[in-house]
Amino acid sequence: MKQRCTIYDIARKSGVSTKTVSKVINNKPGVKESTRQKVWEIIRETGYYPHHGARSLRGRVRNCVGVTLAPTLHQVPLNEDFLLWLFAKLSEVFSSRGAYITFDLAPRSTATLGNDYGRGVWEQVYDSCLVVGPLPSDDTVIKRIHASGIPYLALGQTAAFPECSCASVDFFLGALESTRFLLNRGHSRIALLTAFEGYQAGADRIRGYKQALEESGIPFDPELVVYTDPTSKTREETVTKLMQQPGVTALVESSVAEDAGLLRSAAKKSGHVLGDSLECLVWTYSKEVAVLPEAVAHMWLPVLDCSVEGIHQLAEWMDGTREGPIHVVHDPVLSDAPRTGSLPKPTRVAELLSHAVLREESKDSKNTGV
Amino acid sequence: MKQRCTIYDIARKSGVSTKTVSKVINNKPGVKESTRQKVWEIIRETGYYPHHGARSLRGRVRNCVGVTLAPTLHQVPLNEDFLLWLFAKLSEVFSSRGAYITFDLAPRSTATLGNDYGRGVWEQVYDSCLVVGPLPSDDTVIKRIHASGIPYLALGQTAAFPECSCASVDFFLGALESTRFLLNRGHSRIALLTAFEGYQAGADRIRGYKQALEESGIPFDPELVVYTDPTSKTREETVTKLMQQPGVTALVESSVAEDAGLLRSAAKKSGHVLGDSLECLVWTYSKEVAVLPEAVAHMWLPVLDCSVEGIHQLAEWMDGTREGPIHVVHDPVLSDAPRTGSLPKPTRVAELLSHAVLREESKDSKNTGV
DNA sequence: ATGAAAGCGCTAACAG
DNA sequence: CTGTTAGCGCTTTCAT
Repeated sequence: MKQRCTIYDIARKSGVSTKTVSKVINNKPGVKESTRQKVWEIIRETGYYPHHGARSLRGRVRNCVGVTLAPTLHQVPLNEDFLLWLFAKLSEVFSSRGAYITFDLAPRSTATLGNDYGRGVWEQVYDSCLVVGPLPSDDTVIKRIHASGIPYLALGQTAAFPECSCASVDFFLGALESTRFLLNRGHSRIALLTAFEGYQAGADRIRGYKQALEESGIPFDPELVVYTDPTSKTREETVTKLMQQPGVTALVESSVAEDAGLLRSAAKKSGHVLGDSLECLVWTYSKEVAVLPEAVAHMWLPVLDCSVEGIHQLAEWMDGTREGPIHVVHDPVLSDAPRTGSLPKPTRVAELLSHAVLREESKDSKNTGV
Repeated sequence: MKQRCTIYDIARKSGVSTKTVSKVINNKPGVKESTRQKVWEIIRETGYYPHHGARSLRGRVRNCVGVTLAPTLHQVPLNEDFLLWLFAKLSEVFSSRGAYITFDLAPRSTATLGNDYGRGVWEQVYDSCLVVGPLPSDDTVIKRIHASGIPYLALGQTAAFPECSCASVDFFLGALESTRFLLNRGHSRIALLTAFEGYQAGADRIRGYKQALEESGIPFDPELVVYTDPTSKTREETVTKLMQQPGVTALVESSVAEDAGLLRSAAKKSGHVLGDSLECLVWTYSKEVAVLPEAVAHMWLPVLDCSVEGIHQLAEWMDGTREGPIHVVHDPVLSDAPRTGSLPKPTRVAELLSHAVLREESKDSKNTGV
């Protein structure tokens, strides 16, 4: 392993000082053009590269975005299409400006030995940070990231900490409107199938559901609310049980599992007919798409739109073009006219990439199913 | 933004020297147990984290794997399933030991301003590196990475540099055996549909094809070899044209596009009947699966197996459990009994993680409505 | 078992 | 416009 070439070597070979070399590397003014050229030439010849760690030690460098997961992949599995989409999007926005993208998927704190998704911020591995996944209800890390002053964005709402920089759909409103819709259709025993137990995104749904009931003077029955993990093996059983609750005539499927087959199967087992003895309102990540055509309505969560907008703003915050924190909160959209059509098939990453690039004008994202 | 807490603060508060704190952090011997405990306590209280850059400046830290692409995503698009799979695998192997995974997807060299996928190695951003994608035929970067001495692995063969640490399928052998197989069936005008123009993986295929012809004393006809990009819009046209070459009775589909529909459509347009006037041998990434049931044989490229083996060895190399370089080269497997069955559908990332085996489900999308 | 001091490669003040 | 110098936070000799 050959000896590393440093800024001193470049300075010596160029016959200038290290400061001048530094200026050249960082494209800063105050260097004669001829000097600049000569230094670049030496750099090219030598194959010199500035040491990333040394740079980060002095000033803050702006070429590394961290991506960290509030829950671990095992706790709240990311939808694979979303992961691909995110990957393509990050690549488009950040890689194209030469930034490294660092994933911290199973962060383990040195100090606490627990799950500390802020690790990369404390260690100053990255100078900008994207927090993916729902935040735990009792989260404290995000506040410390906020306090650190680095550009960051949480993809998920943080009701507990409103100053937080986030891009998210308003799940509270989603549940509120979903429940109201079914109440207006005359239902009073409405089941709620939800997800993200222990996370704010889960709690928000229940708050919305409860508020809608309260408005109608209907008492809350905890038996009608059930959490379910998308990867759970006992999922069908759980849904069946929920549908079997006495007197239930409607269901809000807010777990966003987008699994029509399972709903049908559970309905059958629980003695219901979808759209008849049991009216469903199904949440979906895709626009204008019927996850379950028998459903009386669909609630579209524009998660991708929020994420895109947030990610672009994060990039601008990094660039200094804009100040933080970021607040992108979109309302979910209720469509009560059942539509036909299947979920969009994810396209190849390259297509996502070129599509995203070509898409500057039309914001329509038909190739990016969540 | 509050002032950063440094090792000095910890030393002062603990009433010890910085060296002692350093030893504690790095779990090195030479510290009294009671001292160790006290220092840990202060660290926990303070929320201290060692600065990543500062550490990398002195000794080499071993907690960051780089993933870099030899071609850019635009040049040679990664199969999305492979990307997901890789992500899950890296997460399983590296994240689980607390490592950061840094992607450099569009590396731009400071010095050359060209595509320099070794950037992260020169800048010492990561201390171990996975090079994904076929290497350009005229690649020089991999040799410099090799010379740098860091643990690395190229997922792809490097005929031009045999010492290179790599995990790959032998594409030369694949093409050789594929062509031999069709020659043995009496064909003499065999078309080759290939991919990765300008990359070693592409050149290897042609070498194998040529050698098989040579063995049979059949002259090479350049008109019978065509490169095609999986995302190309004119792909079908290209394939049709190839099939229309006069006298062609067989085709080796080694582009691994796994697109049966396109082959059928092109055959129709070119006036062929697959399996009759035109015998196909189709390359596939999946085992025991018929991409095209009409094909006379399939050639399975055990890319995933190689990658897994290589990645595990890379992890061991990082740990110091094993020395580099890594050499994992598997032979492709010819199966001439056409099988039924559709392409496997990728499962959710979380499942990939827990099972570490990904392909099980059938292609039928159970999520589609209607 | 611990402390003092040097220095990793770089950037930012401060001079010239 | 350019050079000198002093650290950034850490690890590592070399003393003690």
